[in-house]
Amino acid sequence: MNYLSELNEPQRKAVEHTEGPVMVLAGAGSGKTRVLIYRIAHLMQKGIDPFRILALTFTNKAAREMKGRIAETVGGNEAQNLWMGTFHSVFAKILRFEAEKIGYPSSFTIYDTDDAKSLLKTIVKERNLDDKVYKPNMLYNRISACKNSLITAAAYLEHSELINEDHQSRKPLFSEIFKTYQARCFKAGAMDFDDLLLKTTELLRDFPDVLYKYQDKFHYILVDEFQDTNLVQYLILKQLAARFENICVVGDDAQSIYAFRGAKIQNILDFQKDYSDTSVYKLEQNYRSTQNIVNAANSIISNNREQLHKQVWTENEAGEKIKVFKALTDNEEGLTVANQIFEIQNNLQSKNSNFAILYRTNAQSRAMEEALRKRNIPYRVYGGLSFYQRKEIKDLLAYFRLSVNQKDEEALKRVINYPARGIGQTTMEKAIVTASENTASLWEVLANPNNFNLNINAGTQNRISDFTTMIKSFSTMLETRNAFDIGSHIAKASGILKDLNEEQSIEAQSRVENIEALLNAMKEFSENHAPPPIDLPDLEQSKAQDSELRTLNEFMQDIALLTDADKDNKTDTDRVSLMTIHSAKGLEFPYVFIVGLEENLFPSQLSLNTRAELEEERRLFYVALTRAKKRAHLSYAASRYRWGSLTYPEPSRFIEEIDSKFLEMPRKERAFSFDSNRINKRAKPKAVVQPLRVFNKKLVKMNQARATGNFVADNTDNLQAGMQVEHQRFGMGKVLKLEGIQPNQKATVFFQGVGQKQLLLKFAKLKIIG
DNA sequence: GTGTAATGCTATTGG
DNA sequence: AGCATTACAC
Repeated sequence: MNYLSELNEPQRKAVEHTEGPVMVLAGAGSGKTRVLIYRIAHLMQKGIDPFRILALTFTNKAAREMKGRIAETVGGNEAQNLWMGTFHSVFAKILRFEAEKIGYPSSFTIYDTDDAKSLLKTIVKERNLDDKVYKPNMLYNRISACKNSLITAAAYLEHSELINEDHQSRKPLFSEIFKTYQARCFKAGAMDFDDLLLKTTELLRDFPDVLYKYQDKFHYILVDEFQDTNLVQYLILKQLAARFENICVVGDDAQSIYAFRGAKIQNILDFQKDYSDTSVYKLEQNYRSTQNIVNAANSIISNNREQLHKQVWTENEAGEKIKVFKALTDNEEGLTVANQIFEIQNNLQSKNSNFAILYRTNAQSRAMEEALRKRNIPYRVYGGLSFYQRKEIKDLLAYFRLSVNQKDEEALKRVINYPARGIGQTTMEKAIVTASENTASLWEVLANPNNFNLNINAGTQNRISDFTTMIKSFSTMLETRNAFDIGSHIAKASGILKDLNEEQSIEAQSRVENIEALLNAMKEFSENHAPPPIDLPDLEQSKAQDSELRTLNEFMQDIALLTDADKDNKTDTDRVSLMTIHSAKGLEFPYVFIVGLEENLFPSQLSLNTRAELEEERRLFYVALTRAKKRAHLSYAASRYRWGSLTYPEPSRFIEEIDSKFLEMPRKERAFSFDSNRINKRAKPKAVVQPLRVFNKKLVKMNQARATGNFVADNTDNLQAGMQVEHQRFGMGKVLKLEGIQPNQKATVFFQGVGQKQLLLKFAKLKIIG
């Protein structure tokens, strides 16, 4: 039980209080993950069967890592049997087990956002509605919001208030579209992301025996990042926990950043109401960051009205002040960040992986990437277009999906004429009309043209039957061949590889490589008999799938809910991380650069309408800042390209909200000479003259002060081994070795009392003494 | 039906 | 700026 000694008082209480409802309010960096891990380990050491513990995490990767750490703590391989994963993946598994009860095939398809929007678009088109009024994006978001608040299509029709609202906003047919969308998903044997949760509550509500089974199964339930759960998720928890009420939720209201997709901080308050005997433990000691960072973060969040009382503090060192930088342009901002990373690496010999660049929107990554490339700093961009969203991958996956589930209409439409095989728009329109007239699925019409009088010429008829025969042949292989065999067969037989190979472009080449990467993953999957990331321990022996064969079906289920964040990068780990703040949740880095701190970008223009939205942006900033362990850097640009044109943003209000005693205010970072020409050309004088906020005047002064006391470096072009040099920080030293060529020439220098250092000449500012 | 060029449109955050 | 749709020639 030595792990208990590694915990502070409230942490230990939260771990040991295993029975009954518990809520842990955990400030940023307060050892929340540690509590979860030790709590589960503690349960297991008390003899609780891991099969009876359900732990819901925010990402699958988090689940995998936690399992690993629990396994280390308790030893043996029992930790494998824990039920651990995201809401979506855990309940997708359960839904597959129980699918027949709600009329779905157990191999139902999961529609991603693109599939869902494409279906909505089709529906709007089919009904001849105005697609300016009924935009797929808006429809999807509204449907999603409904489902998250437990309003089904049927319930919507009964909801006169909502119907009225739609009439007012001139979208009277929304409810109809919603209903049709739902029906079409059902017909296609598909669920969207929100359905996975909604159908779970319905399953538990309508089938008492099923509810009982899972209540009895999960004696202990733990939920991480509780502040980011939505109503449906909370309902599922309540249903499952109703029997034993051993439910422990962990979260931080100050870090709630997903209200935009239905998360409710309200859940934290409701929890205490719903379980009146809840024990609340507050973790307020921060172990992650310096005092400066913790205090600065506190001073930001104090601007929010909506918050639970919590005082985060730390015993860590005071640390350096938060550095604020102003750049002239977005590109210069990138260069500044890259230079500073280089400088810190050079001075402190720090690894790339110790750095993170965080931004509000994915579009901001480009300027950063370009700058890092110029400096030869390896980096990795998280999020954005993930691997599984690339066109060629989606195409191949669509063939897989269609082979597994021929009713999957989105997959069918995607691949029936890719690669081009002469089945065009006209033909498809005919088939779609015929299908809806006969209430048949699109596939049925295409596969049995004789049963429907499709008015199509013989040539087209043949091409269609070639296609359906091919898909059927893929289907017959599903039971007998492993995922990799079928996968590589389909890649060839479908003509995708041929199509890409014929195109002699670099892009096509990289697409082929991506397909190869997918096939490699499938190969690994097929040969690997170890359990998948989220195990589904056998509920009933009869359902055990202990066959040796790893099927395509299983592979598809495995990857359907994977995201970029779930991939572990085994090989090249030493890279600077680039990601949105949202995806940085739960992570920490010694050096954090938060970029683009400008009004209308961060906070986002779209979040300025209500206090609630602005406060969410502020929490987002709080999350960003609290990722940093040692040093945080903030930056903004005086001009930025957005939507193809130049804008002149003002610095973000968030900078001013931080108590200035924690900040080191901006100095004008000069871009390095080889870039300044280009920058000046692009950023027209206007950008510089643009009036900025008051505090920028201060920075001009600071600049001047700085300039006068500056250390003047020599030109080091003639530097040679053996020379005596002086460094601003390390003092006198002797050059031992010179490597590389300018501008990336590196020197190994021995400094008295400091030791040997590797320095990049362009940053090290060495003075030649003799 | 297919491929390319021109035009038009629309912009967060993500499972 | 980048993408998706449309217009047009083959």
